[in-house]
Amino acid sequence: MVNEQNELIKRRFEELEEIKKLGVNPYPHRYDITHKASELIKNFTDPKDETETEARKKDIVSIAGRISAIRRMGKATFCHIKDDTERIQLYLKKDEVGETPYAILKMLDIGDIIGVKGYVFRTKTGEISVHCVALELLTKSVFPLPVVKEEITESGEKIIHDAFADVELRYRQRYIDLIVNENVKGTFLSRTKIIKSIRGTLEKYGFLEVETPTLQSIYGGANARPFVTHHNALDIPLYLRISNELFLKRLIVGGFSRVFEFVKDFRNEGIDRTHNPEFTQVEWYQAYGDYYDSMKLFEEAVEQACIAVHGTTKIKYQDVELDLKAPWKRIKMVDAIKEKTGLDVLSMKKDDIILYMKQNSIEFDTKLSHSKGLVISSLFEALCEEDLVQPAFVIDHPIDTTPLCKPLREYTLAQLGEMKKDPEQVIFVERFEPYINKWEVGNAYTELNDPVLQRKLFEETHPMDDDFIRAIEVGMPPTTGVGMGVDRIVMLLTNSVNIRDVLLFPLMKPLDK
RNA sequence: GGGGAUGUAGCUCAGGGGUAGAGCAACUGCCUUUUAAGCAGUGGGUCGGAGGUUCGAUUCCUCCCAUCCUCACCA
Repeated sequence: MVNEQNELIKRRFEELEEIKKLGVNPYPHRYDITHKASELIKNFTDPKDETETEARKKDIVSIAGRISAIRRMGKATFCHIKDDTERIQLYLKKDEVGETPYAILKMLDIGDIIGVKGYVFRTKTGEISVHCVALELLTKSVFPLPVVKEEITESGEKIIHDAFADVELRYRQRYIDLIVNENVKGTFLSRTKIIKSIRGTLEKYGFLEVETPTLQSIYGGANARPFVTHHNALDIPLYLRISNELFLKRLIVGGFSRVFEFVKDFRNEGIDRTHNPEFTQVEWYQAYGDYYDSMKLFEEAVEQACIAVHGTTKIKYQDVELDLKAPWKRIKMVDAIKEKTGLDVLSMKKDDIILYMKQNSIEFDTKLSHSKGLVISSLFEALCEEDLVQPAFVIDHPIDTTPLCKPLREYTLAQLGEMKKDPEQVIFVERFEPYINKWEVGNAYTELNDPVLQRKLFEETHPMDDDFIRAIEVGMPPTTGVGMGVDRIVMLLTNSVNIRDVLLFPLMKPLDK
């Protein structure tokens, strides 16, 4: 790490003092800008003749940005500045900007923020630039940035030299990463576009954006370990939400028919390429709809988000070509298993499925062996996920996989009663999981609204939430709900390999000494 | 948590049991259309941290820390 002893930093603090001695405030309050760099470059046309060239000199523009490169040539200086659009070259001559500004210019460094006034012209070597007549220091930078050089070849190709590439430093000092690595900003612009597009799709269908608690005294709605915190005044433990599902359903009970919320969820589990302890989901709930409605909306939301970023539904993720065009394939979990293995797990005994897995050395958690449904879903995960590259909805999971989903509509009440008694029978529920590039990118149900069954399933596998049960007892209309993993969608649409590349500030271990 | 890799100047990297190297950046000088500007010169390091082996460790060994990859856990 850099400390204040660092020679480069010490030098910059000295320069700061010299600038002050010249009577210049290195941190002024504001600056008037007339243009962005991209506008100046886009709007420039070459003058026809000498008279026009002269006339152009009266069109004074004003622009500000951070110095990204500087080339001093004695009494003239070229530098590049970057604003939030692009980089543009500045040409500064001592006899035009004045003595004091030029003295300051001599002390400027890469990273300093300046404002200039001048006219746009094209240099001998062809680069559109600003010929400056005034220079003002807007912010002195005292912490040196990595020096990244851009070379533009004759073919117009851009080569980056000495890129700031240390992954750890990039995440820990994201502000530097954003300044210096151009594509990083692009990823986060895309992220914003994607979220905006998804929001637009939901609003188009009349969904209302709402906010529910992050701090919850009972956590639920997903199967995950929570972060625990403490409220001092009330002296009670509180949990950071692992999901907002149970609150959004309360709102459906309350009479909102379509709601959605983008939320940070917090799950106290391992960190890897696709998992960060806090991550973003969008969940939406639609009264009077079922999971077929949700599938349609899900595929449309992703398709539209893709178009918003790429203008097409065809993308390339790493080496894989993906087409996100709706409609996506739908496949029942048991059919996926049959396609892959030829096994009809419904007619097989539970122990025979387990035997099959052992014989084929398929990893299996024996803690799950009490439930035929969990055995089937383990088999699916072990064998079938790897084939789910193009977008697909896997539908109809065993009931043991979730306590919040309604059994298939084809079962009669009498049948359900019988099936529950027989451990070789598996009840399936109206659930779907969308897969893209082998990743689960969401989870959705025809929501369970039978309060008796809901209470029973909570007793078996979920922290009891009496208030939620009461809401279901008050009566929730037939409803479908969806959770979409926003970070993974962003990863796919920005060709990012690690979830940290799509989070501005991913969790890093602190570097305390 | 297991396995593998990495950690050397502000940045990108090379090196290797005997007082540390390059390019860029910095500093001094020259240079008023340069562009990875150029030319000449100068400075800059607890070689991730702590122990150990050794006459001597940045190099070899052990442990620790951080990051990446991978497996496991986990939606």
